[in-house]
Amino acid sequence: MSGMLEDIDARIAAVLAADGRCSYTELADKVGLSVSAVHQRVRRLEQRGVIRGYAARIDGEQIGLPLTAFVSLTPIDPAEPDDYPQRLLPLPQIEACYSVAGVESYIVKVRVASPSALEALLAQIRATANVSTRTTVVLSTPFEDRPITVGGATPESTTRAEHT
Amino acid sequence: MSGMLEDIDARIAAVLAADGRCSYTELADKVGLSVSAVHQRVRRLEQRGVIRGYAARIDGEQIGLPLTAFVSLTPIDPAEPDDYPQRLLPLPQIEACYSVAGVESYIVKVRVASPSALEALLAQIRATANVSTRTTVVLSTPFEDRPITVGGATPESTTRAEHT
DNA sequence: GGTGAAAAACATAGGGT
DNA sequence: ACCCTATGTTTTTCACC
Repeated sequence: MSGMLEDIDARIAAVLAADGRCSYTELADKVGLSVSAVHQRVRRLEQRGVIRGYAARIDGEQIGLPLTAFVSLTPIDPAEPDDYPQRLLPLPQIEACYSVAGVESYIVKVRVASPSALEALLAQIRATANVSTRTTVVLSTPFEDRPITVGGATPESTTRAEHT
Repeated sequence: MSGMLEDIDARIAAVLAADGRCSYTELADKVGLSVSAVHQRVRRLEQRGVIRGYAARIDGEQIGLPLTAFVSLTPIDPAEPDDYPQRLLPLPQIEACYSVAGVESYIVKVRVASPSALEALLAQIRATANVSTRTTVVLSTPFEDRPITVGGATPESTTRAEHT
């Protein structure tokens, strides 16, 4: 296989998924390589697009965006070109856009300040994308953005042995 | 108001949401404060829980988890205590869990290696949580995890002026 | 809150195995 | 591919405003 991920790369990815600001020193310690070897691998992972970037996880409730919702989109005119994601991209309240199998075509995840802001956003979505919408309001988020687990590689699998 | 976010903290959060590995030096430059002032503010944001942590964004397709789905959960026994999130927590394939308003009670987002892995996971979810499930398979993800925009504060709003 | 400077830790590049 | 060493940067703490 060509695109498969080596075990050690999987562990690096798992560690960084759990702690994006982990230092190369600590990372090296955790996966059992030297700092430079780890650094090299991380750069390759970034280059290959396995690591797409780094982000701080922000608590939406504390920054004035307490209302999250999932909005399912159904095209009104089936003859239209399918460029919905592009049309939705300019709306910054839309955090994610998924093309899905099912009665509806897309699901987007949105974050807004209030019910009236959601109302306004839905109107914008319908207008800019020419779709009908079905909205599911999130009441609470027990957990979110959990670090990936790839092939049994959890962040705390290995600790480097001393080599003195 | 007590919990409201200052403008400069909002900008810090926005920058770190867009680039979680941004150095304090660069951050200080972008928001127009000294390195130590920014560092102090970031620590306070972390402490207050505004910044919940940092994560590398991993491309699921490249690490052997190409299949994403949203699974809606409906409790079978309405008399049961509502501890579904706790019961789902041990399943690492579940990346997020939302309590929602609507016909169903929860929506969880899952990542798996294959259709058969999805089938197995759904069986596990039904068994451990005593729910019925409705699954929407993600065909593609035009965009995801876009950095937050809080009160007009985008990462590239301000650059520090030289003070020589 | 904010600043600036010093010490410690870290990132990064080069050369060797 | 990996390790080690050397250099420049960044983080972190601290005394002061």
